[in-house]
Amino acid sequence: MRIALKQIEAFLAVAEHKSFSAAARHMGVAQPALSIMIREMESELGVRMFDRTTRRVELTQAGEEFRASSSKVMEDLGHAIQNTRDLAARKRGRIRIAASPLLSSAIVPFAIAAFHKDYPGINIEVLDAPNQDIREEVVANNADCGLGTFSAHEEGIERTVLMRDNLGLFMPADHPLAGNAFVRWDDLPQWPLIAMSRNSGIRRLMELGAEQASQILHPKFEASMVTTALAFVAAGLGVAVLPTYAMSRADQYNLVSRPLVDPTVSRDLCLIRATGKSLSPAVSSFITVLRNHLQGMLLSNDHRNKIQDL
Amino acid sequence: MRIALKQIEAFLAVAEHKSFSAAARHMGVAQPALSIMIREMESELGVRMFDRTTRRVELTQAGEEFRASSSKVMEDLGHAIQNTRDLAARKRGRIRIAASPLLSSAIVPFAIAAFHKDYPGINIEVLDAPNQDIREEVVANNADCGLGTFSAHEEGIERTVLMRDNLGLFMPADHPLAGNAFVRWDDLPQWPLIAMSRNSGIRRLMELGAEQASQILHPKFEASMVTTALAFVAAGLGVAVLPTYAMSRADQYNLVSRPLVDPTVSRDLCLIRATGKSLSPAVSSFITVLRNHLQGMLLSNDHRNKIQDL
DNA sequence: ACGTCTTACGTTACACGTAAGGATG
DNA sequence: CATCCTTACGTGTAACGTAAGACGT
Repeated sequence: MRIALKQIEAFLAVAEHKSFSAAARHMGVAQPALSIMIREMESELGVRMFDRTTRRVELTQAGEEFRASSSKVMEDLGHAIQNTRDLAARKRGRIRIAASPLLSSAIVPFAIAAFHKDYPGINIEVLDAPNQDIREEVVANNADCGLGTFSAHEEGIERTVLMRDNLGLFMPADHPLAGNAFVRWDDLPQWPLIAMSRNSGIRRLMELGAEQASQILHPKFEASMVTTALAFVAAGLGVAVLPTYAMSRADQYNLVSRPLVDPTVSRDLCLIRATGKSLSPAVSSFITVLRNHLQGMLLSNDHRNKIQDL
Repeated sequence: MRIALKQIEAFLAVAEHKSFSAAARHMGVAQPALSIMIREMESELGVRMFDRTTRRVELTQAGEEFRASSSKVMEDLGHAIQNTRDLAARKRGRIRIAASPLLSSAIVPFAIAAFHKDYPGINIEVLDAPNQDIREEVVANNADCGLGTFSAHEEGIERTVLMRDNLGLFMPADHPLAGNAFVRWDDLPQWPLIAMSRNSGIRRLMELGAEQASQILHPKFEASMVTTALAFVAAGLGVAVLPTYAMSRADQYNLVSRPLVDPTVSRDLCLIRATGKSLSPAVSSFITVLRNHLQGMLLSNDHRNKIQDL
């Protein structure tokens, strides 16, 4: 294919203007340049495209045929390019996010709402999966990125820390401990405890904190999903140790959370993507929005805590 | 559109081979050249097309989309180019010839038959029109070219002489004059004459010849079409003065023709085309075939005459 | 004689190849 | 360590603009 797009554009411009000079002006090149482009194209195709005298420029049969097909081709190509540029400009696109059920319900929907306001053309799919499945969903390319807690060097993924989140104690608003700005691990044994099930990362963190505070905890109930645990707390069955971002689900139950200190146990909320895979424009914008959203959430939590401190 | 076809080809090659090196070999360029083409294309479109490590090259979402549409575009363009090349190579095309009824029946069909053997893909349409309409059919672009007798500078057309043809006398094979190799205008008055109608070019030529021989002719019958005149001759109603190429229609009636001399009256069989309009490849090939065919016809006529001279 | 396409020529820019650098598995 | 992509650099080509020529109206 020894024909360049410029030549085809030149050809179409001449065909449209029925004049080399006018087409040259239209294309912003000198008129002899156009003559040459057309000539080379004709010699390449072996047919004269225009019957030209100094007074008239008209398409030949071959030119007419080529104009019909090539103008359609140029149009299609224009669309293809525009579509791709739209992807780049976030006017269009698709994001598939894998996240744990808690994140999917507590954080992602609000981030999506904020994102959708800025980028209404972008389609978002949330794949809510058990925490341990998120990595493999991302590696298997069932999701463009994953949200959760991941250690620094897991296989096949690259990790970016979005936010550091601490464990807190969740309890009914009228619970005695709710009067304090902080809760110490030492306070826990006095109260019936609702824990996550043993294979959960939250459970492991909780036990880590308890161990560091030299406490041995005896959960009275276990739940495998955070919402279940929250419902138990709401029912007055006990208190629960959970990541503070679960607060956004706890509001509706009239629960409060207080930071657990001595020690403060934190986990990193991370974004992961498949190794070597670049973020699509849409995804990278989404992450920015998500970061802002998380930051705002932390601030408002702090704010709320501060007010209650007074 | 600042993207070149080469870039799209490069892109498709990389997408296909999943390797810059392999694609570069395939395209016959050095591998860094490809890197640059892809890079510029990506910066032009604003999106990364490939996720590439040194070990893997894979399409991004945007790349996948662009591949789908651009490969289709390239295919279409390839077809458009091939179609145009086919026109140039006479594998395809269309010829519209305007010719008088006599030419359309006496000469064109045989020329077409010969042409069709060499260029089976070309579609030919014959527009048989009265001699005086042929010019305007060509000017109005209802025909690509016209065959007939035209004076040197008629409006809107360019003329090329294909063959010089003489008037001859047509008579039954057993006619007394058939014994001679030539017939003189002086011989005519002795025989009942079948003439073309007064508005015909042949009639005017006939009267020109008669005048030059100081004869006044009194046609016994008049016909407006040559085939009619030939039928009259065949019926023994007289002799007719006609262009010698009418012989190809006269054979079937068992007629003969003899050149009319003293003077020899000739007319040019011409090809015309609209001024400034180039001949399409197919038409120019057809004219070559037609020329050869006419030459062959003249030779065989001469040959026949010579044999009869012996 | 004017406007328009073509040819000729010189300059500039850019495309490409070679060679070195860096990353990945 | 081998392979593959990227960066850097120099050279040659070819694309373009200017100016002169040819052509038709």
